[in-house]
Amino acid sequence: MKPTIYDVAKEANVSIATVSKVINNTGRISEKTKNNILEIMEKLEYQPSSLAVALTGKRTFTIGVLVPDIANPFFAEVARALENNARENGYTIILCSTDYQLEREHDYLELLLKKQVDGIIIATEPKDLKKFKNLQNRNIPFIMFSFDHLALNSHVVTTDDVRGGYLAGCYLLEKGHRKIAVITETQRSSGQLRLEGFKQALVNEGINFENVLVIDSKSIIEEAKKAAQQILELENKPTAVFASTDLIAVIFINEARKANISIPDDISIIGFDNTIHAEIADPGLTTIAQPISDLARYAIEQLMQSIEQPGLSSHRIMLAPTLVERDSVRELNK
Amino acid sequence: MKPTIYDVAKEANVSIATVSKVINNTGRISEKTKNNILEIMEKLEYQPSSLAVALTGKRTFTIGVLVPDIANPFFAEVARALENNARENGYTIILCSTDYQLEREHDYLELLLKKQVDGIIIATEPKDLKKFKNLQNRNIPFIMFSFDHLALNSHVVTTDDVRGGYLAGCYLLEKGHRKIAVITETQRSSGQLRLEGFKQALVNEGINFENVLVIDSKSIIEEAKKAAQQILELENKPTAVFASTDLIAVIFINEARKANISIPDDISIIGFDNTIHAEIADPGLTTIAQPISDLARYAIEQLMQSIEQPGLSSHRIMLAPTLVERDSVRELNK
DNA sequence: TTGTAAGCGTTATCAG
DNA sequence: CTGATAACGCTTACAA
Repeated sequence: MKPTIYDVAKEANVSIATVSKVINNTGRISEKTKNNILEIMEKLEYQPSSLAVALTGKRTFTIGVLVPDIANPFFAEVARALENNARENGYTIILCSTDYQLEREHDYLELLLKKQVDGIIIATEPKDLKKFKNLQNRNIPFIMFSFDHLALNSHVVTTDDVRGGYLAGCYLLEKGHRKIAVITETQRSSGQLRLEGFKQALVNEGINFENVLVIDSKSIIEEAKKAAQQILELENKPTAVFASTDLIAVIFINEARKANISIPDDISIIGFDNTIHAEIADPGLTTIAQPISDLARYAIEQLMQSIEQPGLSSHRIMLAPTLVERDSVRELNK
Repeated sequence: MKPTIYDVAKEANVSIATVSKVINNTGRISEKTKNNILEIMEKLEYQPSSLAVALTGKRTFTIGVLVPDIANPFFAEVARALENNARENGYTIILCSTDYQLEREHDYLELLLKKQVDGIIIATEPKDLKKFKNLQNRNIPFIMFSFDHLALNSHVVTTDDVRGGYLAGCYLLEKGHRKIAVITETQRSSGQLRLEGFKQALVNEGINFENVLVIDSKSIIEEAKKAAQQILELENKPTAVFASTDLIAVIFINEARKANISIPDDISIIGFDNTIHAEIADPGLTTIAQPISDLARYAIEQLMQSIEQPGLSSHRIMLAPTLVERDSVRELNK
């Protein structure tokens, strides 16, 4: 069986209290007994049980991470970044993929409470606010990651989606594009915000947004294909397309190629997220990069802080996305 | 504060023993008190602390999952599948990305022991066998996932990589290809095994494998590019290429396009893994599909079994991969 | 400097 | 059918 603190104590001919003290470096113990105990712990391969430790009122050093789908490259990278930062703080991550199902999200939240995680990172779209109120009541720290919600005054770390859309818009304008179409996830607030920012860029430039074709599509292969085809079949095609995710953009590129429409010569496209898809795409996809590792760093930092000092005032941190220029947008001016 | 079993007991005017019994449905309690207690638990939003439960010798209902990199689509899908199956069994997953570093793997393993996980799924290349011996001694169940190692007589659930390579080889032969090149990760055993199977297919057909160009490349963008270029610059190009991962294959497709070499008209290519890359690629990538969800199901099944009956004899389960035909291989015969 | 003992939230054994 | 109580492995006053 796994050795316990008693085994160590017995072997060292001291009380468990003494052992505990050397483990935690609390109280004063003579060098001699200390070294002896250390040795014996080594020999026995003793490791304190986190369970028991946690039960005495300390932390579990575990946090929950809620994502919609870990197989989505964006969330995979988010998870990796979060895990990295958590690890550096001695924390471990429980992965919870909700598969976009509210019920599963609910179940996981319950589970995490039962397991007494020290905090939760929520990277799913906030739908059912009750649950979050619940967390607040329970006094368990949580951070909304990459999704914001006005009704929530909790800690939020998010990309400035509006700004990202705006960036995309400005870039296309700068390259001389005026006839533009958009494919976006209107169901998701990020999709809406990105569209919003994009719109502002165009409107600022005096473009009548009424005439801009906006197509709704989820960020899944099937829907994105249809959306792309819809645009590609237009007799009067736009010169550029803004896609609210890289996946949508990449699918568009492929569909265009099938239709013998060259990117960026015939149509330009710009994406959003800067996932591996953008890098692999051919031509390389110009896109708006989410600052994932910064987001993750801030999120964990914030979480650690509110674990240590509960009831701290809540911040909203909004990080600016950046434009990553590759080869999918054509310069129209010359 | 979170209500405890004492709060419930007090409110219901019974002892904690009674409450415990209704929680676990053990022993006999009158319908009346039972319902009463149930109601009160509801009202108080009481939830037993998994920590305390675990401390009394039961399970933690947590398993550790070790992967090299969750941002790699293959492992992301593995993680999702594992998580799904675990969830169905009431288990929760601690995600551990080792980033291909042995040290991190080691640290995580220690951590998992401290946290008293009920079992571990190891989806990293087994390098340092000592650690696994350690797990065996500690008597903590673990499953090797998708990687095998002769020195280990532990539970193993893996894709039959040799067979996968063989399938790929047969397919290319069947399509009439004789002049073939391979790009594979020779560092990793899966890469070697896939190559091995592929080789056998060709050798069976009387092809002299000495003449087959085998290029080593990790499954990362930079290296894959170089490997692709190496082949594309040949004056005497092969008619088909076998890439040991989809990522390598997709990069090859892109490089070929840049070099104005048409796929599959000029060169055919077949991949391995059937990740999202294969689906998105243009042309769609014909590839060998790993049966990820079956692997995950078996792995969790096996793990659950050895959690319940420790010391069970160890199985090796090897699942056959299948060929997924898309459009990247040309029929040469007609 | 070291030890005793209470307490953390459960389960389980054994009486009543 | 219900209730005391020890036990799980550890931390932490408080004593010695």
